[in-house]
Amino acid sequence: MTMTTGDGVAVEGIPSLADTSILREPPSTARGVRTRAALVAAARAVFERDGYLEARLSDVAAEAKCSTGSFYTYFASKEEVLHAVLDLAQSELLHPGMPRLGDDEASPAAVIEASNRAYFEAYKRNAKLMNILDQVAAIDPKFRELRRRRSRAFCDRNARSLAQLQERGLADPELNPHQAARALSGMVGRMAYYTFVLGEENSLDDLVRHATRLWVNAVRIGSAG
Amino acid sequence: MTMTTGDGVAVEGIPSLADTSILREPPSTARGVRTRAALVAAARAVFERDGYLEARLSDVAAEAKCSTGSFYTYFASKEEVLHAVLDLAQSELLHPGMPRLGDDEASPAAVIEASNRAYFEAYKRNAKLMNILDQVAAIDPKFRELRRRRSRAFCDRNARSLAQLQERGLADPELNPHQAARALSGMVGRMAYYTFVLGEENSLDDLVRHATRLWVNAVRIGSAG
Amino acid sequence: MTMTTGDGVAVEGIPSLADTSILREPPSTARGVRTRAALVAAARAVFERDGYLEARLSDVAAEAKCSTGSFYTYFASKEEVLHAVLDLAQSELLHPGMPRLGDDEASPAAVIEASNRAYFEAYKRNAKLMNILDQVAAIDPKFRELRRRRSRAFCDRNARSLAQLQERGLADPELNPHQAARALSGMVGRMAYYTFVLGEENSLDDLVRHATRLWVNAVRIGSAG
Amino acid sequence: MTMTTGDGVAVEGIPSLADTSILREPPSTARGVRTRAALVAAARAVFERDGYLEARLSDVAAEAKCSTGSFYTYFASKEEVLHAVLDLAQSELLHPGMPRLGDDEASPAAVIEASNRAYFEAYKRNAKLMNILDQVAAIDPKFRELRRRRSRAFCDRNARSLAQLQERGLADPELNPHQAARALSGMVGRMAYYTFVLGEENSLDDLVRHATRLWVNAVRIGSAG
DNA sequence: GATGAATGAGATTTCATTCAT
DNA sequence: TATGAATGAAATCTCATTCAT
Repeated sequence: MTMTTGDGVAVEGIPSLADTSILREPPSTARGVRTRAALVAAARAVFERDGYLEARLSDVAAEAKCSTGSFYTYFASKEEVLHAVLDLAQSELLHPGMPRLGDDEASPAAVIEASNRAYFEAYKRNAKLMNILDQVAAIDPKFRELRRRRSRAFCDRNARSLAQLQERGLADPELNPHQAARALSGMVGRMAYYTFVLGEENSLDDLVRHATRLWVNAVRIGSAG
Repeated sequence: MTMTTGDGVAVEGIPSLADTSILREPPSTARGVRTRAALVAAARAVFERDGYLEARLSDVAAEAKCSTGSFYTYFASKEEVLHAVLDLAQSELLHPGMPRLGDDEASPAAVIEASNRAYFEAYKRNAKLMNILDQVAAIDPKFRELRRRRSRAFCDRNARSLAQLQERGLADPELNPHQAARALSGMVGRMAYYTFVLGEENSLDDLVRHATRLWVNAVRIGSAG
Repeated sequence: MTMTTGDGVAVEGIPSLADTSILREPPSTARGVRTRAALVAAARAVFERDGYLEARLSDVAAEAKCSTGSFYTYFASKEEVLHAVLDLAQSELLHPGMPRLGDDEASPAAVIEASNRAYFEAYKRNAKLMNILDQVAAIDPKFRELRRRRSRAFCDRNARSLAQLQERGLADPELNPHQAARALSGMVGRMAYYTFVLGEENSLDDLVRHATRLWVNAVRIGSAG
Repeated sequence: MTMTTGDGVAVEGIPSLADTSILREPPSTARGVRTRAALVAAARAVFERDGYLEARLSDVAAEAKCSTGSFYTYFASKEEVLHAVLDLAQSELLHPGMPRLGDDEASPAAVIEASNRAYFEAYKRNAKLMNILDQVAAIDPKFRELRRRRSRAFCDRNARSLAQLQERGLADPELNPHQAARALSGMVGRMAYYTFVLGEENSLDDLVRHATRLWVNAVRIGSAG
């Protein structure tokens, strides 16, 4: 059993964010690869420092130690470099290790806990970027939709797990699995937001413990009867 | 018992949003009052139509059928009208009626349900404005802080209710009341967001039913033992 | 003998500055007189505080405790109220007492000294207003011309005095009386400016002593031969 | 012996006016250098034509045949171009040649005369710009201070010359060298102002002759005893 | 590929002046 | 007269994007 959470960081097997169309060709020379990478890293840094809206492309270029003209060799717009930043962040997030527990090896609660922990850790590492994502999602429906698609993938998986538990009489049968999955993912996402973006002080362990217990309680795992 | 939810609409007894000191003096003539009101209404309409960032002050003035100069008679900036818009919306939201159940008249679950219903209804009526609030909260720490202060008021109340239930052995004693209250408020807020901002289709009744059931389950009301 | 100096404060018998045309009629009621006076005083205060250019008419009205509308009952423009301010200041300056020495009662040097002292004292009392006058003179040719006309009156008088001295063999015959008078008036005006506007520290006595000695030396009073 | 005069044109060895720190970087290409130079020239022309306050940046850009955007590539504000204009004018003024007479080659009077002539000639060539400088000095304390610093350099030099003459018994010992130097510089500056800004008609020769004679007389050069 | 100068549309803001009450 | 709201023209400044070298 796998159960994932939240707004859609810490993913696996999710298609690239940048479905969006007409990308510049990938650079063909080693120098080009380096410049592009420098620009993506610079963009992330500048976005996190100044916010997406405030960030000036000229600052991104300066941070990457190249000219503004060069920026357009690799990206068609600010939006596009943000896509690249998010893509890169995503691939970084994959490695740290989503729990890969076999379905029968672990109790549902243990899976949920591991999942939540992974999520919070990833969120913590990328809190500023998550805030950037919030910014663009709040502004641009394209990014809102993108985020929604990504969340859906998790929620579907979680919903399936929940449905299985219900079938086995191990979870509250009154709940619509999709509704519940979405609601609880939202809950965990919000907990992370309060802590790592708004800066409320919670220990990671406490966060994980509460997220897990509330989740387990909410779907009545084990006490479904 | 009272239990409120979410990101901070549907409030009562909450201080005005507009802490921002140096406000223009309120108009002293009836005509002035009318113009100001027209500008606030126009600002809300334009913000909701175009988004906060895209909204041009000249459009707000045009919508209010007055000159851009008149705008500055009443507001110093776009930010300041937004404060006025939020203040007005808040006072509208107060009336629809937060449940005022006497502590012993209703079961905890019934209170939570009424609370959630009121919240969702208010959110639905103000969905576009909530999205505007998201936009500015994502961008401007001042508004982020403002929203946080407002949420805190609810969460504190909910946390107190929960603590009382725990003391009477009617709720999961393992939960920190504040953590739980915040998490569950976040959950309900997210459910509203998914439905009314992102546009996922859920009936209001279903929304209320799930929010309530998940909440009740999560804190183990009634089955705490 | 009379000898006056400078850029044109401390005058006597000089026609009003406000030759400029279409003035509003003087107020006919006692209340009107009071309001007008309040506005003139307020204008001077605001001009001195904020500078002529920065001064807002709304601030002037506020300072005078009346509405902006009322301002236009008495003055057609900012420029016009400045004229009124200057007129009033001039009439104040007349009283403090320009030296009225009979031509033969005092030595030329004594007259010059008294004259210089009166000038510096007047300048000191009105330093901020003098700066305002500088501002508008630098900007508006009308005020430049006005100031020039006023200076000319002094210079002519001084030039006549000088010519008389020359005729009596008591001053440098090489000097053109007008050139010399203008130059020396300018010198004294500049000394006042350095001290009271730029803020260089000089005692009034020292200022008077130097102005007088330089002037007397320059035209070779007494040592003309 | 060197003796210089006035409000601070015609200088040598004076530090650049543009102390104002955060300047845009100088252009790195020839094209950039050309554009910047065109803008400075255009600014001077427009300032002189319309006055500093009336001058619109868009006119400056138009005059330089570039877009307003380009203006901001090189200057952050109107104030900053003005600094550039003044800097450039200053460097032009340096070359025409301040008299460089060896101390013993010329009589004090001859040095003063050459000095005055150079000053008047420079002033005449730059009369309109001097008026601009008056405008900003009257308005903006920063420029007032800047001008004062520049004048001080001359005055100090003149004061030193005068002190030497006094020591050698060749000038009026009653005068404070600094007071006298400042006063006489002011006198010459004013003579130039009357003539070249206000437009009073004086021949250059007459101007030089009077300035020199009044100065020489005033400090009693030669007849100090 | 890289550079960096050039572009220019357009929103915000100010405030002297007018005008309806 | 007094009031104070309404007006609106106009100028600054920004920065993503293009383009000539």
